[in-house]
Amino acid sequence: MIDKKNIRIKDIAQMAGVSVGTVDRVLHGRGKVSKDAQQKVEDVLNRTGYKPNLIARTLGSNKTLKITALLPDPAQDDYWALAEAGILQSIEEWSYYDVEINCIFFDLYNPGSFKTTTDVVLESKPDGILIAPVFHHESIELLAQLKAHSIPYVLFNTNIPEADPLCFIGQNLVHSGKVAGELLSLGGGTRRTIMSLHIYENRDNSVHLMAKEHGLRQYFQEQPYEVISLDLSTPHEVEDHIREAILNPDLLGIFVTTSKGTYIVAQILEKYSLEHIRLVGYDLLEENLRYLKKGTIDFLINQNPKRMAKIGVNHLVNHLLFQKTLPEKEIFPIEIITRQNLDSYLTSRIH
Amino acid sequence: MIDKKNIRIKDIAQMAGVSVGTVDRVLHGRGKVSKDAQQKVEDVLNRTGYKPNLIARTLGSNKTLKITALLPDPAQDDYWALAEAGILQSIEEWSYYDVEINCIFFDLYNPGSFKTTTDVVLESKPDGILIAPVFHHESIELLAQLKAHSIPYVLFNTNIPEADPLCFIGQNLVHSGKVAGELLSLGGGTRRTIMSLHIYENRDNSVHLMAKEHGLRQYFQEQPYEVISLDLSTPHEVEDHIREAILNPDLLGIFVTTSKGTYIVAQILEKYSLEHIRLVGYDLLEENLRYLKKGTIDFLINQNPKRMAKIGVNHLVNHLLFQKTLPEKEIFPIEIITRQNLDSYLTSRIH
DNA sequence: CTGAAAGCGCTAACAC
DNA sequence: GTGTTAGCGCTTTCAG
Repeated sequence: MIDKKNIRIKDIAQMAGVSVGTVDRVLHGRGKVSKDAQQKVEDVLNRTGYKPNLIARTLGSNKTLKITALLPDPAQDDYWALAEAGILQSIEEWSYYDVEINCIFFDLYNPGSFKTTTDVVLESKPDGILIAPVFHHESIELLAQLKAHSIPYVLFNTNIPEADPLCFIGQNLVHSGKVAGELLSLGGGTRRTIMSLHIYENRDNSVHLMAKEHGLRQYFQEQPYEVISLDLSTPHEVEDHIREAILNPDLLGIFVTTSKGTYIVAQILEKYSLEHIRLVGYDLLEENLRYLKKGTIDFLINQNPKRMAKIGVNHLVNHLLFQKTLPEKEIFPIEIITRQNLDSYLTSRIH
Repeated sequence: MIDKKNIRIKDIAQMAGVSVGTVDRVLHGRGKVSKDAQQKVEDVLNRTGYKPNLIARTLGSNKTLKITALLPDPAQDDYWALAEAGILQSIEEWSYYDVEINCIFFDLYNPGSFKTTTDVVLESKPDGILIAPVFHHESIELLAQLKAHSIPYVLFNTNIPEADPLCFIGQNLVHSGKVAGELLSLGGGTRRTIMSLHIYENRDNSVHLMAKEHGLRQYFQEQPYEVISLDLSTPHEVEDHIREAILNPDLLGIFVTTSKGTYIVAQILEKYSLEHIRLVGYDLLEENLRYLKKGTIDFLINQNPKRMAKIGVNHLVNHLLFQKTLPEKEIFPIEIITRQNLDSYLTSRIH
């Protein structure tokens, strides 16, 4: 290694004929600088293209960062277990830095529990927070509170249009619906009916299911396909409707808008030996993987909750600790998982 | 933010009844420590689970890291232009740290040029080096030299089994060949002939083309398909063979093992209006994207040279600057790109 | 073999 | 408004 020779605050102070204190003040806009000094320093800054040493800055400011992540209880749903795994991974990653990362879980089936956590969050006084705002209404309240306390937040998985996060991390759901359409119709054949199923979650409550469905329909627009959508909220309903639907010899495939719903439908297709019906769903849950390997599920679209969560806290740390600027949105690619490329996704550490 | 209260070197020095200097010596095994002191310090270290502050360590040691990347001239091939883009991105990313990243290019079509760069590399005395070892024989020589000078290296894109890198970054090519097979046969139909083309690069020289082909054949093993492989080394040859092959009404699809070859074949399919023949190739080159959008190319497998290169230098920096331990291999997932999910990959910043 | 002390580049408290 | 200075936690001389 060679000796460093980057330009330091000291250098620019000297060049501008002021002290390091003054330079620091203009660098951070902490006010209390004369127009004259301000000007001189800014000139030198621009002229030299000064870049602060982030390492030194972090050490000098001597803070420990508190970050909390707010998401549904991983024990209730494998999808959220994946998200938690991502957070655990980034806790590991930052363990050598002064950052403290905590998780708070709420009940996925009880919006009220989300409200309860608000107090817990606020009282822990985090420097930043990562939120999966699955309950629209309740989230808006929380975000308002955060704003009042000026606690910055990153949103992931679900977007809240009226929010003002440091960054939103997620997929474009309309696009993912389109991709589903493409996968369903791949390779042609003559059948022309598509079913779109919303399992155990009502479409009207969930903007995100609507978005996926919208994408699907958009894909089939101007194509001679018929798309039938159903909300199925009980196991019986699911089974009955599918049993009925398959009487239609024109049924090409089924699109399931939720990760959990995917294997529920797969179970039924398997039960009635309907492997010829194409099935497209979401995410690498254990159960889904089983059916993908067997061929009951043809394609999975990976929303990558693990990496979303991980990047969420990483972004927060990079911004709060190293003052990196974040993109307004971090939109994940729509990953297509098949029997053959599945392993490569499971094995890959970078995912 | 709250005040930090992590355990410091000073603390453990105090607890062990020695000075910080001694603690530092045992921490880094720089010798010159009595058995007694060594013991005491180690005890305290274990007892407290001390984790050094990496920020302070980096600042204190006051080194600037020199990293060089060695890859084919980006001007010669769009694939390598993507790799270069990844390196530029990480140069940007590390610009606030004391790391200096340089690129050295060699001639993709001239193994001799690779040897020439060896001297350039060595004389720049880098702390670590990222290499795309496309020429097997010449690479082995270079790696031996690096070993002699004890310069650590990360390999990407192409693996050299007999090498001993900090980390190898790449895809599993046999798997990617299998995925290609799956994509070619998706959706059935009755045609049963597959062509596997090696364009402008001889199979015998390129272990990696062989690996892809091997995967393809493995996929079709025990299935009633016929796989025909051809090495085509001139434009005329390419056109003639394809024109001939398509007389076969049983031809289902074509697999092209190189990124450049993909759009070359697409051009010809388009010329003869053979859009019904499925085409699977590699990588998001501009030209490939055009044909993917038009539907001439059906699927692209993304090897992600950009992210490979970027992660390559990031790994090097993390290891050399922050002493993070690297995985032996960083195997990338095999990404399937279609018309519908293409945009999401192009837009995504995290890719 | 060991300890003391200077210094890495930056922040922030404190005088003036 | 401005300059000075004491840290931040670690590395690295340099005496002893």
